[in-house]
Amino acid sequence: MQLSQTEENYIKAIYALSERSPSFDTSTNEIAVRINTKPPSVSDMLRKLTVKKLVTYQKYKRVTLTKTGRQVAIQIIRKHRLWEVFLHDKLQFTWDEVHEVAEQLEHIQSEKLTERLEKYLGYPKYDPHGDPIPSATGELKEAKRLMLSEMEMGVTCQVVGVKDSSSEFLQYLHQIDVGIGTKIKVLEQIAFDHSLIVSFKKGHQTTVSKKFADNVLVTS
Amino acid sequence: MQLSQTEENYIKAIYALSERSPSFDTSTNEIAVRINTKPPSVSDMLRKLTVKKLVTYQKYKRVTLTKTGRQVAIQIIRKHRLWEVFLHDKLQFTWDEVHEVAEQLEHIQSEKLTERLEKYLGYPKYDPHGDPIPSATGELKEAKRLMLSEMEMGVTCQVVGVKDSSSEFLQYLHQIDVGIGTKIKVLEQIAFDHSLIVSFKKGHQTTVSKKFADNVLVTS
DNA sequence: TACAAAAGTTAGATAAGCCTAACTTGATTT
DNA sequence: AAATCAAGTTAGGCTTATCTAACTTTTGTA
Repeated sequence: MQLSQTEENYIKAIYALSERSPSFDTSTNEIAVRINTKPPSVSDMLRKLTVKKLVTYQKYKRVTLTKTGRQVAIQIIRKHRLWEVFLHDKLQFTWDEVHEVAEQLEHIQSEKLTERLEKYLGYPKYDPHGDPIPSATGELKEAKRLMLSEMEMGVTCQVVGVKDSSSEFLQYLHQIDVGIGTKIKVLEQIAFDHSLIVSFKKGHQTTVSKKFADNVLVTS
Repeated sequence: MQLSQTEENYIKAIYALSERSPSFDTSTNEIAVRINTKPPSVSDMLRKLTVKKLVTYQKYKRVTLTKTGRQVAIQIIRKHRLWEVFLHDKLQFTWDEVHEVAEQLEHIQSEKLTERLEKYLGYPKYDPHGDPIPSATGELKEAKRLMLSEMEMGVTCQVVGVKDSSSEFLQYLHQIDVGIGTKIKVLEQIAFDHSLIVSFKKGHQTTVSKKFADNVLVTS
């Protein structure tokens, strides 16, 4: 099915919003806010996507993606994340620069391109933000990502992403040399303010605030 | 100036057509044929591009690109050709596959991406078809490309492209191991049928037909 | 439970690109 | 130089995607 960029963007938004809802659905207004349009535009598009069997939707009710819709979304995310890896690994774009350009690249239509790119990048499993890259067949292994603040004491974990992606935070991370793949062990939690004493695999240790630890995502 | 993909495609078409006209201009109908639209659509767009100062145009007359228009065109061509190199060199796309995907990639908007890509590719001078890649500042060194059949005897030259890009021809080239960069010396011309005896830098020599030699482009 | 506020939809406009049909201009040919 | 034909333009319509303003449904709470 040949979709316009606009349609793809709606699908992507619906996917993102419904994935983080316990009932796997979302609403007109949420979509409008996310893609910066007004609710009537969303209403129109939902009718269109319903006809195309990409969403399940009845007016005044909430929306869900159909199986097809979900597949479409995952393919777009796959392309997005592969391009992010390319930009980061090969062209030395920083964490916070990759997203914007990948937003454009994700709409390029060529299966061959996607597959060749994936191969060229060495079949990466995660993008530069630590989000998992779906396979060509749409399998998406959901990494059980925790906040650093949720880690058990004494267990070594690995940074796979951030929650806050403001440039202040990213810059701070860069400054203290924490990036994707950095190995961290939580040594102690200070009861007073919940800050953590952590050690990096390189040997040295630091104290980080609760706020910091809440915004660093890790897998054990 | 932020242009739509459609506008960019018109500019590119006008550039290509006017470059191959002795008076550096082109016509409504020529444009319509090239980009597969009808003349009225072209008329509309020409009015629009005139307002944006990208073309010089009076109705019922022929069109020329302004200086700005030409710069825009060259930047698109630059991106197109860099992506072609990427697809060919890094992702192993064949000569004839690169164009279609590059048509999409050329519209990605990010100066940084273009510059980084160029660097990553090692500042290539030619695309996989042997066409020269404009510099970031828009300089386009027009390679003086000749047909192999026009080469002087005894001079070694380098394959930079083909005129005929049919898959039969490309396949034949592949078969006899001739590609971009292959070094060739013309040893002798047979008066009877104008076929050429040539030697490849690897040592071995062959006879190629006039038709073959007319379709291989070289620079000395 | 009723009713106001929030959420969502319809109606009617606008802009970009495209089209066909009808008209105008300019070039060619006698 | 006039007539004809090709080239080009205008008029009016269609589609996609957007908007504002006005209306309807749902919800949440007094």
